[in-house]
Amino acid sequence: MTHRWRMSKFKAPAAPAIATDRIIRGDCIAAMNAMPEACVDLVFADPPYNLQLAHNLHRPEGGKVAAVDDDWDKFASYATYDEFTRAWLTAARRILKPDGAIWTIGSYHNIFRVGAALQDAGFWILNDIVWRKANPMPNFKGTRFTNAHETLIWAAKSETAKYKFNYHAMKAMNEELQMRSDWLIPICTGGERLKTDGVKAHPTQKPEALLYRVLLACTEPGDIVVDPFFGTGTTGAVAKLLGRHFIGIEREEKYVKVAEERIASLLPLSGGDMPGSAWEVSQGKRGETRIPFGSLVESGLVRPGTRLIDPQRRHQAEVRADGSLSMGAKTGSIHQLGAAAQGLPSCNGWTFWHIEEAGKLVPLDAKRAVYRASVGSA
Amino acid sequence: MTHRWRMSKFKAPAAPAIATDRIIRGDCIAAMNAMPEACVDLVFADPPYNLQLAHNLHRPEGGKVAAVDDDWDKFASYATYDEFTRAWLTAARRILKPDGAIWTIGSYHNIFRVGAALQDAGFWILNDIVWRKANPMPNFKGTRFTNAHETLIWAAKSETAKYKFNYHAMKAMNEELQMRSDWLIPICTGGERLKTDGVKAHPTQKPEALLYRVLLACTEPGDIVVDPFFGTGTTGAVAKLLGRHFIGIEREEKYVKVAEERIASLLPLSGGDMPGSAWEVSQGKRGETRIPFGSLVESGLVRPGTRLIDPQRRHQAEVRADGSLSMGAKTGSIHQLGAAAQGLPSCNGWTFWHIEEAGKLVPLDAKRAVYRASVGSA
DNA sequence: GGTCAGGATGAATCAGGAG
DNA sequence: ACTCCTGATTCATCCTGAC
Repeated sequence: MTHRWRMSKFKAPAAPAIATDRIIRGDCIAAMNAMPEACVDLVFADPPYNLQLAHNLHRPEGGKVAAVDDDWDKFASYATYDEFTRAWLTAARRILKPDGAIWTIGSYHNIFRVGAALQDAGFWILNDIVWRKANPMPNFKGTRFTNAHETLIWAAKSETAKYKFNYHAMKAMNEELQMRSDWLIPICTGGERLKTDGVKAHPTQKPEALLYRVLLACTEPGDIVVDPFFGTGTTGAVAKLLGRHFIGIEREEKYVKVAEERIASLLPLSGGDMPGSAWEVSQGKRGETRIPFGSLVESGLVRPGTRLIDPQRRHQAEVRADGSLSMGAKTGSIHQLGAAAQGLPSCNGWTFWHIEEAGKLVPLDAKRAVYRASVGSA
Repeated sequence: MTHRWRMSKFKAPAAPAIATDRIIRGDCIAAMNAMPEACVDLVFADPPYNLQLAHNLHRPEGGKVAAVDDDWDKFASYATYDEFTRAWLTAARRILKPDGAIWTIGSYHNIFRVGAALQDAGFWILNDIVWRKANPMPNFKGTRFTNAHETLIWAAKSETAKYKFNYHAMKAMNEELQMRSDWLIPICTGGERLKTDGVKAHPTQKPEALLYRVLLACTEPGDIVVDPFFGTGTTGAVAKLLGRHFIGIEREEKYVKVAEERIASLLPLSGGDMPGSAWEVSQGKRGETRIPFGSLVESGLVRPGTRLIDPQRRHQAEVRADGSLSMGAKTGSIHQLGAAAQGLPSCNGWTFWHIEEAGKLVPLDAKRAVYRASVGSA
């Protein structure tokens, strides 16, 4: 599982095996089945919601609410919708790389069926995410709670997939607190909302902020993202902005046209596929080279025979010439003896053990940092 | 459809057709099948979540996380879980009156299967509700988003059911804004968390505030609520507090015992005293979040029936279950009645109204500060 | 008595790589 | 598919006990 960017090992994105950054007009199942197996990193899908609007809804003052009543959202029954869902999920799963993942979005009308079908298809759910709308449409009739959210599901291709998650980028985005599963994001309005002849171009255009967070969390620059229900192309627009590749599939010509114009007019973030560009996001310590404790002893930063103690001065151990420790009759690594001292199953010896210098306790981790600086990041 | 309280036309609850306010020990499917058809108003179900925990999880400092690994949450496969779900949903639907409704709660592990099964069984989904936890467990490994919510589904027995929804009570609880589908409520901890011999009595006890909002929104006094997975009896406790009847079904004797003692020790709505422990909570200075007065009532910080007075003791009003006030024949929000009492166009009810405690007058604002501290700024 | 530091804990599908 | 080793990883809240 990649939990961070590996900036030091940054490789120029390999040329994609398939043509990307384009929109395929047609049925998404056929289009995905025409692609090679295991060739894309992420699928983002905003399938028809199967809304069941039997009647027209009017606003309190009499205006008619513009409802989603397009042909593409007409299904005869739950069974028909389920069959359709299974078909596109199967096609999507086939084109995903083994460590690939999928995101879907929906409302209570369809999300339970999509979620169950995901599980049945072998996907492994990682999180369900609540998009809390900052400005939802009220419930005009006062008959239910204001429907103020939609649900996204994030799932790996399989239970054992080493999916990508840019943990530190998400944490940085949330002021150094873990990103939660509930996201407060405004709906798509104003200048972002695409219009043709003054009326909204698509009834369910998603905000770019939503896709931004999804793509930033689960892909890296150069990755290929497929959106089988492309609509006005929000996924493609954000992918281009973030230096990801996209393939959009859309059945209706008018939406293809809108999306093409939208994406063509966008400039990607400058910097290209280079380290130091605006695409760089926070990485964790795992991106750094692993340093064996023995290297510190070998280099003279820590002398054999040095006495190590814990912050509470309850335990002590001695450094041996080979980088192992001894604590009474016990010997072992800094981690093993740290765990043994505390009676815990595991322990990070780098932060547990300290050296007393001039009356102060210095953690081994500080010594490691000094060593790192001396050898560089290579 | 009942969209409001009809306090003036309040009819004395008819004697229930079946014995209520009791706990049945045994299998919930058999127990519900033994009841007459169409005899209850609401079902609240907190079924097993089908967690599939393969490994032990340790905290960063080494502590072990207490996981849900009870027998009652063991299912061999999705198919087995689905079969179980269909069976209890069918039994629950049979005992519901034609205009009855159901609430279920779950996490991403099971909620999609339960939601789809609800639709397949003929229930008509009205809302999905997100319980946003004010203090969720973090993701220790940094591999996913913090799982900070659970999902509830509210569904009518059928598409044509004239289900109950106390729209104005919900709106009053939210300070005259429509209640949204995302609810911020703390998890069940502290004095509310039931313990036996110092350890938690049940791994998944739900907070009373959650049930309070559900029962207040979708039932009226005298209604019968069935909870087929009763556990420690939160549904029964809140039902008793709010003057609703309950029937709890629970398989495990130890939980039946805990729930019986819990409910027996409760005083119903009229005679309530203030809980003392919540007062001592530190008051952080978090200014931004708007707190509806109804949240304080729901959380137990202010009990329905509490008498409010102004600092000069010239006016008094009574707190109603939905967070509105009554003053003689008048009802309204804390601000509306504060303004009416003084003959002013507006009034800050938070600073005007006070509660007498141990001879001292405590402003509602102080109560709000306590509540704020309990939910954080999220 | 009040304050503050430290410990405990909550429905969790919770690591990655070498051998 | 398995074991073993390394070492990365936490937020809000409540409760207890020290001072």
